[in-house]
Amino acid sequence: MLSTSGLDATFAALADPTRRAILARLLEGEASVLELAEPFAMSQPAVSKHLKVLENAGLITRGRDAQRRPCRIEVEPLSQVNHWLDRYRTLWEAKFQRLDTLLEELKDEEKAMKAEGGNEA
Amino acid sequence: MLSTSGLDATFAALADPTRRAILARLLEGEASVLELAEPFAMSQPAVSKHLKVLENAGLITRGRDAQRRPCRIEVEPLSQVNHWLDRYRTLWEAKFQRLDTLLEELKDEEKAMKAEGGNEA
DNA sequence: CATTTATATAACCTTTTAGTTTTATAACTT
DNA sequence: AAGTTATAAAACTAAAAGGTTATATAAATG
Repeated sequence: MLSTSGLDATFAALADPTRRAILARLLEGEASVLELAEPFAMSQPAVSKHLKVLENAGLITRGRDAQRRPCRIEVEPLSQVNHWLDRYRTLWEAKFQRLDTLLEELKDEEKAMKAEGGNEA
Repeated sequence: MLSTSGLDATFAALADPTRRAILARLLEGEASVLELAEPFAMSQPAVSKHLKVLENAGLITRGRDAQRRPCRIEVEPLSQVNHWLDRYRTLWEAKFQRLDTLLEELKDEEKAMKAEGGNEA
């Protein structure tokens, strides 16, 4: 594991669909290991391992409720991903801007065409 | 590699610091493989492999300029990561909101303290 | 056409990842 | 104290990741 920057661990943890599904589930509230394991066609230890990966990345923390170890989502690493994305944000905003402009132009063209057609009929 | 959802490939690609550094470099404009390799203490084939991972994730595309294969950043996968984050965005916004409130309260307390001290002197 | 320059591919090695089954631990229940 | 429930740890396996060196390809240049 040995992750240099926290982002290494965070992105690696998020690269697995099982782990992303677990995070999505935790958005609805705390859940035990068995509850989290239920939707998946894999053994309980496998899920425990996924949870450890998420925990090591700081994406979840675990409490104690009798035998259960309820997991809860932690937001900090996700916030860091969001912050990392900032550098690139202008890129897709520019793209959407260009797309908007293009659509605007198409609409204008269509309008012009209709007007022309109407006159000629 | 074999990535189900595009996010699998994207997050996996972003999990490596070398690859994130390459993307950051490409933010300044197109670059050849050798130019991209230059800052790193690793062989040219190693960098070529990283580029292939980025390319497979759709994070870069490559053109042709004589022998050079200039790489350029592609924004779509990053935009998808941003979109994926939307689900979680409220979480850290709520956290920052709580922090703001707390700081506000602290400031008020401080003000009250000063006022009290002034009256008693 | 031989050489150089830029990049990709092949073959290999080591470490990590993601899963398995089996076993241990921890806490509650009877 | 014995049994049950929830979770973790151990030992193993197969595949993938990330690197290496050596070699091949593609395009320009002398």
